[in-house]
Amino acid sequence: MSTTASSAPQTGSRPGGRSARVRAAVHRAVRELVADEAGDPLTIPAVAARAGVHATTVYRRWGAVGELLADVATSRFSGDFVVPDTGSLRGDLERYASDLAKDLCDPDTLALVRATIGAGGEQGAAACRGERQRQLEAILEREQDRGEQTPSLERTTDAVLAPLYYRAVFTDDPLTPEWTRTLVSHLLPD
Amino acid sequence: MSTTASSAPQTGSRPGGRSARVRAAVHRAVRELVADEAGDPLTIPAVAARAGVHATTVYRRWGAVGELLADVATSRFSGDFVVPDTGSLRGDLERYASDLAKDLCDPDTLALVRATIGAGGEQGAAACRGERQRQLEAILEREQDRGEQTPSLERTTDAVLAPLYYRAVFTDDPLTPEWTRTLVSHLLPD
DNA sequence: CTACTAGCGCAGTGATCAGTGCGATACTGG
DNA sequence: CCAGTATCGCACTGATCACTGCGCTAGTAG
Repeated sequence: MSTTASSAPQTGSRPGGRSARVRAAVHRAVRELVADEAGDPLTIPAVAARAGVHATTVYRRWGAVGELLADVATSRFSGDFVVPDTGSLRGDLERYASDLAKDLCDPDTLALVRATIGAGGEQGAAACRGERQRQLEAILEREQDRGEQTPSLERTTDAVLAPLYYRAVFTDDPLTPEWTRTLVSHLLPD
Repeated sequence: MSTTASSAPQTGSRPGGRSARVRAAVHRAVRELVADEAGDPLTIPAVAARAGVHATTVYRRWGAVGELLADVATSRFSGDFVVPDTGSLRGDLERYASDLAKDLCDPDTLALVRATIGAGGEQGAAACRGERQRQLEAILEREQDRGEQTPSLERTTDAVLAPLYYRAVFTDDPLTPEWTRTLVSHLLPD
């Protein structure tokens, strides 16, 4: 930890290395195979073949399909999602809900969520909502730091997060922007 | 419809027959294996062996694991669930939510839901909510027939059904009776 | 530049799974 | 009681999967 890398050069996993390259290829293969929705339960050899990687590698690094899916879901739902900051709680929540809805609308993402829940069980399900819950908490806390009253995290989850996930995963109804805005309106009746 | 059987003797599937017996055994085997939560993706031979039935039979009647799970989920979420009728909408909804919460609390049922979603995709997810949506609709319609104003089905689903399913499937938080009642209270603020 | 470590590819094994004719058995109506 | 039919059990084959030593190559530190 001296010149180039800022932290954690302890292992051989540096961005750009071979390890990271394989990881990215495998992740992409999982997303593609899950999106293809053939019905078959996503086997390790299939993932390896699609990624241009030997099955041995996948077995060693991830072990089982459940952990692999949980890993993919975690990295999928962690990055590239900024906490909105519009200045008001209503604006933040509407933006947040809209972004989440747009995300869950994607059939590939939805298939990933379903597969992860099925194979990863408790751990997989947690990976799918993962960062989203903390982002919601951050929005509420920032509003509270402004000195404003906010609904509890539990109530906000029930009113916004839960309907979004439920409608996306359990039904085939579309997540329209009007409906998404309605969720926030019912939570903040002002 | 004369003495014993009431209806539908058209095919060989009569209650008590061999066909129904096999069906029940396979269904029970699926529920048990899914509940065991070993992580393995529930194969047909495993189900057949557990049910004391030959794998051929399962292959012929259901074909794939997804359809089998969907069938089990459908029959699991269809029967033995009466629409409550307490006289008031609030009472009906609280009773309905409480029953549903108690049902989703069962780890075996929860595992079945997760597995069905993972393997059955769109169809499997629909089987899991199946009858519940219609029961909710029935409650609302009855209240409307009494001449009372009710929230829309969509709004009720978002406020009651969605949080129940979301919390059960995606989190490990308990579905306590107090929290369940809170859902109805927020929908009917009166 | 050189030694070191970690990760990957290769080949192969035992086990399990999906799927298919065939005969036997249990229910059906006459 | 007797034919007819649908369903189930059995034995089997091809294919796939999970998993394991061994050698090689890419990155790392001195």
